[in-house]
Amino acid sequence: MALRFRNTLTREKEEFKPIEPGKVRMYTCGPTVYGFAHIGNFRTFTFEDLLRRYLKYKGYEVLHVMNLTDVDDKTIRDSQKEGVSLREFTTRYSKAFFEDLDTLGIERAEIYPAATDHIPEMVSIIRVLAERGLAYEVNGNWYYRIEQYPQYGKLAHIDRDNLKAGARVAADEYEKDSVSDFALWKAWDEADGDVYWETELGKGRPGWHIECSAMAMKYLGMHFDIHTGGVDNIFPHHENEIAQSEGATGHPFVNYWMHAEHLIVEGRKMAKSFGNFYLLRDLVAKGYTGAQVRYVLLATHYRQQLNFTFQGLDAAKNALQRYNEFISNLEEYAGNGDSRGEAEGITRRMFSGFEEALDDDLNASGAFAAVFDFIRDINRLRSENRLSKAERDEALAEIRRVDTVLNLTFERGRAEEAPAEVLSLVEQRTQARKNKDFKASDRIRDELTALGWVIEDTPQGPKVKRK
RNA sequence: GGCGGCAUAGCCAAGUGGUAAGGCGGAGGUCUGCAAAACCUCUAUUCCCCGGUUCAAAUCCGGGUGCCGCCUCCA
Repeated sequence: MALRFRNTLTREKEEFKPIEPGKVRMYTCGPTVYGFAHIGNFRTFTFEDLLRRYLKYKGYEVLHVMNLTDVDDKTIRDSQKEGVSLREFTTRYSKAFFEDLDTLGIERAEIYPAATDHIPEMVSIIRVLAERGLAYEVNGNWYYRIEQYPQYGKLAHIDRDNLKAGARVAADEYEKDSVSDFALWKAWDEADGDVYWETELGKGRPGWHIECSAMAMKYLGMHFDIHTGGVDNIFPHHENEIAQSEGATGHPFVNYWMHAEHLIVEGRKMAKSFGNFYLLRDLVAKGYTGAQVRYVLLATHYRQQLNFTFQGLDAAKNALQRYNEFISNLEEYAGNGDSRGEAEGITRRMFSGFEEALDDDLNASGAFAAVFDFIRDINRLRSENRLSKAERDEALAEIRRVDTVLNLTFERGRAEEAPAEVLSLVEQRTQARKNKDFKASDRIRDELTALGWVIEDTPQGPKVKRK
């Protein structure tokens, strides 16, 4: 079956056809680097990771650009509050952002351009827009003239006439010709301090929307395949990006727009005032791992609002353990069962289920169902001694292939080595069991439990794991 | 006020006309000295409520109820 994506532009699922065969160029709105990102941000970034990994799985070469917004009201305000330079401030949080990506096993995009490194590109687009009558200047501020761009609203499916209805109009916006016009360039004012650029447009700084148009087109060309972001970006940010980019080039900008739904926490909107606001770092501090959080964020279809709960996170922890245990058990499988050739069909079913689900607009929940069916069925063959060595090798290769997309095993290598004290207890317990002194062996097991280690007796001998 | 989305078991969550995936949790069993891991069986006669269309509806239509979002720089 062909790969299909639900396109926000048309509100339909459409077959994916790249502009250049075999290659995908995609752009993602990245973070504003003024603080640590929260789990809602990472819901979207995890969806984008799934997308790029699956495209690669399908054989596409992916060129993925994610911007870093390192100049805006918040970055300026907060850096001033701390009395550090904008650059120093945003560098700190960019670094934190990349650390968080690593925690979640999110693959790096090919390019992470920073807004402040692309001022000339933004300026030149604004100048082109002005030449085309789509931009105008008032008191050093430059605005986009929506009236001149009849297609405005095509992404958000908003009627321009309805924009006025509930629009909040800030007092400082009366200078615009129309309240719906948006800022391309903001003239310097005192609150900006030393943050400004002297350009042909005057002294000031870029608006938020223009940075994405400039950086996307610089690295991906004026027309590329996929643009992603959170649903809140549909309007106005992405609508404005289209207006700016297509307005400047006169060509189509993006073929497929994909937007991730937000997550809510315990059934409620995540908000500081509700006390249910979590950074990725908060969850790590509570003892959860990146892979566990990744599992939660991945397991719900990206267009479905995700209800994040701690009960769900604990469930993810157990499901993930089962997944990893499955791989470990296969790796350690020493038998050579009496195969009846069942493994092949099990594998085929898994792949068809896995790909059919992900082909259908990245239905991750469906993909997980196929994978867990596979785990159960292969485990059954193993426990019933019907799995040959060759089939074991094959199954292991298959789950690893699936894992190039799901990426749930990246913490396995970090398994803690048991300290000497623990190993010594394990040895004592083995002796006790040999002597049939089960009282002693159970006592030692309790001691290990108290130390946070779990012991399993396998045909290959005892195994200790972190609880 | 305008516009949109969602509502499926104790929890999480697929499924958009053909008779309810998967995960977690729970109960019982196999294995085990006992466990753990793994496997097996069971765990929604029913998909928020009320009406309608249809041979057939969780799926389509109408009306409620609840939650979430967008309406100018929030993933």
